[in-house]
Amino acid sequence: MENTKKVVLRFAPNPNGPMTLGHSRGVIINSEYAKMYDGEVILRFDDTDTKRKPPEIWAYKQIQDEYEWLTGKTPDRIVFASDRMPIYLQHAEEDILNQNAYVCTCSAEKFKILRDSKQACPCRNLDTSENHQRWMKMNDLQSNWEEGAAVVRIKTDLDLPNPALRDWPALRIQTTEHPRVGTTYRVWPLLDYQSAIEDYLQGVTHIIRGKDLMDSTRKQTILYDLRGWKYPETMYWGRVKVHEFGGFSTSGMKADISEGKYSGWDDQRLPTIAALRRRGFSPKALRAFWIELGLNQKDISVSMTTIESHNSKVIDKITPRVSFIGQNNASLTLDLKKEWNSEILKLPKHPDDSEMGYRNWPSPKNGDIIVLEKDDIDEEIRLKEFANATVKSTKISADEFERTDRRPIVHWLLENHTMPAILSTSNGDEIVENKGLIETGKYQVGDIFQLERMGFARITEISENSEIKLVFLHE
RNA sequence: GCUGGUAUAGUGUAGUGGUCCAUCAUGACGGGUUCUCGAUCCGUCGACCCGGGUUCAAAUCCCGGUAUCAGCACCA
Repeated sequence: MENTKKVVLRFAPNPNGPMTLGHSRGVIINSEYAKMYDGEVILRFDDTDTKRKPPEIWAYKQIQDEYEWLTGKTPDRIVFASDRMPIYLQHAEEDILNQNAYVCTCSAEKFKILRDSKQACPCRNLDTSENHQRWMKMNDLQSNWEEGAAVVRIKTDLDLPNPALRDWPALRIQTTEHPRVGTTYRVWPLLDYQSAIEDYLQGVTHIIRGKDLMDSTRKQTILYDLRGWKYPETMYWGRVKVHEFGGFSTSGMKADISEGKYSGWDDQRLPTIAALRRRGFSPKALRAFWIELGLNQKDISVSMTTIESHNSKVIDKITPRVSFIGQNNASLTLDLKKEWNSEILKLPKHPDDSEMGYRNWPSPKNGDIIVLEKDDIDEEIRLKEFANATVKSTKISADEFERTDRRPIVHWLLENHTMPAILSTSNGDEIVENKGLIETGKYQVGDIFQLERMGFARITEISENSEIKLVFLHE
């Protein structure tokens, strides 16, 4: 990054839904650069399309919340594009009056043909007052110009080698109601125009964006040149795919959710920040992940296991252990050959950190019911942190508390010290619910545990009959 | 089709002309430790897209090819 004197960055999502994992790259890269250069980050809501990407009023709030969760701080500034409409329209009028722009009434199809052959459309050469009249007509709420009837174009060199840049559209008519400002405005700027003007007004010094917006930079640079402004330094990142999810399409997910394919934006199968958060990912892990990927223009495809590995590093040493036995279990009657000389059985909350304390189970007694995973049952097993045991049909006899041999260690439960629990795991697009038992304890929604020999999970709900609902995080 | 971007181990990443028989992480495999299939420690495996050129010297610069991604929307 050059020119690092006073760095102003921005992250500009469309509030047509909450953040996806993809957005978190923008949040984290921008905020990390700001941290590095002691700069600021603007959170800007680019909510100027009411039709194809209708803004969701709740998403504004949620995005702010997710921004804070990801970075650990609030944005330095928040801008709503829809609040700034008068300013954009005023700039557009200036551009029309200065002949930087003109109002075009050609159809999109007709214009494309002309553009591809480097031909000027008839509207391009209209005089300024005619253009201004057309501009007024576009803005007139009573006008008979409907959506698509007219568009404001920025005048460029028609010989530009890249056809995408020739006389690019800057504003259009849009009559769909906006959730924040209703039908106050009829003419709305397109991203390339709105973003260009706003970046200048906010004093943005560096733009970090996906490389799919490279042509946007080129279009906006033309406008900046016309206005005698200096375009910010721009950097790009390449496309990211996650093996397990593919791309991150907000509109696609929105459709799937409304069809009932997913339970909501925080459905554990979705690559949204809400889902990751609900499952128990740490924002630190997400930051480490994106920082490791860095800022480059390569198109990459990463695996969730990379993020999970970062997450384990963050949470493993602070996450208490707990025993869970799934629905495929077996109950065995305990035959205790020796008495356990204590009122309680103390199990460490964390094997490597005694300061975390202990889980106190009632001391097992003769005739107690021991619950095990069926698959773990073998003739000779070790009940973890308790005793060597021998299984014969429905009886389990424990004769030695010390660990004396290498027999397999299994996790287990004392039936009289359990609570019902459901562990929800996703397997591809399928959700598998495992109805089992968890050891009795004081649980709260949001707690993250490592289920012994299974992996991490987070409590999402505790129902009235104290059934604990858990969602699986990762191994 | 036109325009532009990218190309280092399975996956990511460092490396901007010599110090690179190429860094680190993750992964896989093997082993130590541990009363978890967790954590931790040690070891092993594995890469500069292809072809030309410039240069005493190229992963690094240039050209061509190939692959791949993107833009060519009155979306963001």
